[in-house]
Amino acid sequence: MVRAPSFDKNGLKKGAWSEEEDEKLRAYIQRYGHWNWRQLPKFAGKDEPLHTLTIFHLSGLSRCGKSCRLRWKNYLQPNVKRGNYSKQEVELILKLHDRLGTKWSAMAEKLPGRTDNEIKNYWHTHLKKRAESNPKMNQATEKFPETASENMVSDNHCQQSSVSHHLPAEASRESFSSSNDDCSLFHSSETFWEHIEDFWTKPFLADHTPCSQDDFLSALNEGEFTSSYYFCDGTEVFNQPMD
DNA sequence: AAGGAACCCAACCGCAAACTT
DNA sequence: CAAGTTTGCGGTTGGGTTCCT
Repeated sequence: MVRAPSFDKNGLKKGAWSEEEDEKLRAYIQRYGHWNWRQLPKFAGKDEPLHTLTIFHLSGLSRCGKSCRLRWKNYLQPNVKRGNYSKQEVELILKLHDRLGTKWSAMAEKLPGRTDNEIKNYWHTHLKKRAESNPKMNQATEKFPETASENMVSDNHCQQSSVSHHLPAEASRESFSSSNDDCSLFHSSETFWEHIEDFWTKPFLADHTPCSQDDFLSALNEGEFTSSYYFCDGTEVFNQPMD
């Protein structure tokens, strides 16, 4: 059902994800968020102390950022609903398709727990023929009260409200605001921002900290690190310039 | 039971928008 | 403001599974 694993010319893995890769990605994002999809694969799976950089390199994900993003969004993020579609969901998809066409992401916003990819697949495999063979079907769905979709939307707002209503400008990027990816990881805006503040003070992420592995390694070689660095759990990584 | 067709869905690709430098 | 980078979206594909003959 899934593509066979393979490697491209840059050594990046393609195809089906293994459980180990899923676990690395999940663990990394739940701890640090997805601050930069392109850089993330280099650090995912590198929870060991920083002085074991060789191991870091070996244990990072050999995936492109795009692939990581897709895997997280469509499969790993906690609020993804899987399995059969309810009649209500089907009716809503038909109705939204009638209104929005192939704006799958917009449709996904109205269906809590369903991803654009999943809705798109479901449309192509289950609903397309049905809709084509009966063009009036969608109109028939109009008989369903608006409350059906409104309820689903309000559910969605409920899930997101604790985060999205309190975002400062500097955190307006997708990784912390518009996406509901992280909502379920935090039970209130307070804990969310505690985590964010925590996040920005940790290795890899602070402005003065190199953001790519190459930068990081060269900075390390040049003894650029002179202050203490800690992991979220308070573990001190090192506090002396390294030789 | 075998094999071919159809189905299904995870994942890839290309492109454009958004953002950063 | 231009160029470069990153992200997100929609279309498409690969290949495993199920169904049919």
